[in-house]
Amino acid sequence: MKTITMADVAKHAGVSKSTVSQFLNKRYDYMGENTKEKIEKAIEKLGYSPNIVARSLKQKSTKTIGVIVANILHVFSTQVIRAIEDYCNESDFQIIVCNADDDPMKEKRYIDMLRAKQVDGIIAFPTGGNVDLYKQLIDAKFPVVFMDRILKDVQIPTIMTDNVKASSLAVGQLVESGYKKIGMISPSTKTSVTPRLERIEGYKQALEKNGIPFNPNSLVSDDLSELENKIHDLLTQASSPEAIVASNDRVLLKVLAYTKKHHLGIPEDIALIGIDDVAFASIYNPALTTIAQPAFQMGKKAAELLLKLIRDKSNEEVFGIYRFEPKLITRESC
Amino acid sequence: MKTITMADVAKHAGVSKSTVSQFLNKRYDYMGENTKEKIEKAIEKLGYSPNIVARSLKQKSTKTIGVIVANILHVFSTQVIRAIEDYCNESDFQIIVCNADDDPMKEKRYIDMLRAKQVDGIIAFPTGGNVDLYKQLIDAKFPVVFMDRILKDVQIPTIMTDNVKASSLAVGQLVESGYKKIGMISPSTKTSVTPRLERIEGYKQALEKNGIPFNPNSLVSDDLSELENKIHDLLTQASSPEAIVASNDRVLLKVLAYTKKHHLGIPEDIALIGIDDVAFASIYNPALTTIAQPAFQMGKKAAELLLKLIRDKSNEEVFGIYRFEPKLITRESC
DNA sequence: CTGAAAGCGCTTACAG
DNA sequence: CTGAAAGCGCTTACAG
Repeated sequence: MKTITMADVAKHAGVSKSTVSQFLNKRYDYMGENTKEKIEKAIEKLGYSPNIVARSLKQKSTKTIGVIVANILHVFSTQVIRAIEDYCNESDFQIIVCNADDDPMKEKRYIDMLRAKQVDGIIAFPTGGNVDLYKQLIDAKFPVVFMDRILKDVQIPTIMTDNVKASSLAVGQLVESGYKKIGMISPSTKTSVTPRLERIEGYKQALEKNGIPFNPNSLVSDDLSELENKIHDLLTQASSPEAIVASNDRVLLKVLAYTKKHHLGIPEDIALIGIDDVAFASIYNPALTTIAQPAFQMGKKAAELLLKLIRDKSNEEVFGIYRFEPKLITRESC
Repeated sequence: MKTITMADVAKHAGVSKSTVSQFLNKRYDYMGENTKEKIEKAIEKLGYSPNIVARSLKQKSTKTIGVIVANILHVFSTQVIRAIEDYCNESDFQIIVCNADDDPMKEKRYIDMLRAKQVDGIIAFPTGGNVDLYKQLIDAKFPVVFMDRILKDVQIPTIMTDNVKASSLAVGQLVESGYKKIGMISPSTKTSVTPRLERIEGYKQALEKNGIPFNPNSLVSDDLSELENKIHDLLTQASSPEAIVASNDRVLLKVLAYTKKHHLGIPEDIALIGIDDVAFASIYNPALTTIAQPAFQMGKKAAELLLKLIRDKSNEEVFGIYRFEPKLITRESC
């Protein structure tokens, strides 16, 4: 089972390796028709396919990028990955997928490994725990694009949903439906994941803009496992909200588990709007009004920026925060 | 921004490249303490990290595997990928993810590319359109494991849900709840995707086993886009089913869209059970009884088998079809 | 228009 | 215990 190399093709075609290489790289400028044909036939005959590892070593480009997400099981990440893969595919790039699980150690290991494997660039949902490492990457002019998390003081282009807008759309819709007592439920902000912070901030701003005073008792934010109790407290307190913004898909699930368990009618007992357009939104009873993030556009943009950086590492003007507009999808839950 | 190579480390430490290489590969057997320290310090000082591409070229192993799914957006695929990634991570392997979209051309391109990139093996949800290619891979003793699709005449280890059992659990549960007129809704079988076929087969067998004659009018199978009409026909015909088995998550969504649109009560008007334990099953109104596939175990097994094959290519006894037991999760929809 | 030669950054069998 | 040398399979500047 000897593997066929370029040398074999060259010998078979009666030319040199250089010429075969030129042929493969389509530098036909000065190549005789006759030579081309001989090489073509030899390749065909031997079933030759070039070893990209060898090429990569020489060319210092692997046509591979790393994608580090928190968890591929999150729908948003999956959509982003799919968009990245599609875009890369067109440019003959491939992606190595890594789950950092919001663990900076794991993230660091992956980054080191990806660099050792000579990937041409990385798209990451950064944990926030490796600022120094990312700074080193910048210094080394290594192409990186961030997704969904802003790291202060790190000059890396970042793709974000306009989260303030997302909350403002949600609150706006609720206000329009006549609700004044509006609560928000968010995952824990202990780890300062940007979207959570921004959505809370956007919620506060939107209340104010609508002339509703912010009531700290109407905002709950905790680990998912604590949420059931917190939701209970929220909804059974003296002046409890009539309407709720679920800050993402996972808290929406918690809220729905709660309303189901306690036989709360939506929207009669409690109106509801969720950020993230979950797959079951339109078939739920009642159908759920949601705010959709343009995950595919965002993934595509990330890939676009990264490939641009890979082609031209000194492309300074690429830096910045790219905001994408979320979209309100009105259904029946508020 | 010159990159640091082994030669730099060697010079800095005052030893030869060979010695540095030995050090990196932890072949300390005969290495002087003093030498070790010098090398360690040089690596530290220079911030050296080995180029795995170069190593791969020499060692003919990239510690990378390809994973070809139909579509990473499918929940089952995502779970399988996650399990594979976790397992690979422990062995310092990484995965390149590809979406073949059930397109044999795309699948072929990916396989060629992955091989050119010298991945050590491939886990694929095969389209079925590249039997010859897969046979070539077998001949070349290239490690491959299949997931979720059986290809006749191709001797490649294959990980499968026991789909006949899945249907039998579904039908059994329905019978136990007192239903006799049991329909099944499946995606199109035009492309002979194994699980669809097996689930239909299992449905027929289970009916028989329960003494219920199979009625061809109770089985619909078509493209998702046609399903709404087909469901309508199914449920409005003379002797329409009282209970339905949704053959996977995507048809379940179609069925729920239909019942919602037509205000059909579940289970009063129509009882329902779905294969695939969708994320919203427990919070739906009513909570949905489902059959769960052990996706994570299956992904793990696939990775396990593939790495075994990679380590020992002549490992013949690995071939076979590995069946995993689905699980009934009883809730409120039937 | 084509080929010989050097080199990408490692590993490894062998010599000493 | 350590080093010189060959080689993995390509690409590319240069010579002719």
